[in-house]
Amino acid sequence: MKKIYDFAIDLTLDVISGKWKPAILCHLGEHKTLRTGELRRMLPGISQRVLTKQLRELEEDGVVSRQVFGEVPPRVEYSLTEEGRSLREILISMSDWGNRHAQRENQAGQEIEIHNGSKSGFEKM
Amino acid sequence: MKKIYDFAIDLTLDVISGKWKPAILCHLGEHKTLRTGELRRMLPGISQRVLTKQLRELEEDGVVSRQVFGEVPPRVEYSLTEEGRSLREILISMSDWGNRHAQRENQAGQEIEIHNGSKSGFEKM
DNA sequence: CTGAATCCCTTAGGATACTG
DNA sequence: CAGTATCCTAAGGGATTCAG
Repeated sequence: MKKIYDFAIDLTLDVISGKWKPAILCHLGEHKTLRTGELRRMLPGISQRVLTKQLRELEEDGVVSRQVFGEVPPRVEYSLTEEGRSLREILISMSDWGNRHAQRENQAGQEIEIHNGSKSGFEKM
Repeated sequence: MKKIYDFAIDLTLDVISGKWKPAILCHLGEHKTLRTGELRRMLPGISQRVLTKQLRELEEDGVVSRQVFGEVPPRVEYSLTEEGRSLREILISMSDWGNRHAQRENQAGQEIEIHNGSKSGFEKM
């Protein structure tokens, strides 16, 4: 089915929006390649179902690639595609903006807390 | 209530995610200031209710400011705050990435169409 | 170990009508 | 003109169980 957007921004947002997608992209950016279980352990609270769903969507959008090894027990590895790596700058600036914004809002009385599992993402690429 | 994020990216995403928010930010970026009705006409299909909701959230997040003129009939003007203007770079790179991504995906057989109501947003800032 | 199948619930967004 | 109040639905996530 044809997807239509009024703004290119909406397309980008579509790709990276998802409760765990930014985290997944950051982790994959830092570790090059990760198995399903490793990823799951890095995302406390995520369920198996949701994890695979988020990964499928990222794969569908061409930013993550999935490699299946025909072994027993099963072994599946995920990594960023070139397309996925090209998101780096955007994720970094979003991370920076978020940190600055949190500071300002907190000074203005808001209560925002950021754990920063990855300050700007992709450190070790 | 205290908001907690694992990644600063999620906070930024929280601020700009919303069906009409990117469009609103772009339009406000280009026109400096817009009345409710002008904005509504620039967003074909949006309902009054949703428009005010999106605007309230953007205001709540400190990226948009709302100015009420005590006139009859009512007159309300919206504009970006300094905080909102600081989103410019991010929105532009997201727009660029989206356009490039659409091209590549279309060459790969996908069907993505972008009208580009604003190619990179904020042209006239 | 990885993932599919169910079932459920919350919420963003839409349609519509009404008010100052 | 700008905004609120209701009502409704579609979809993203979550919990749990089963399967190769």
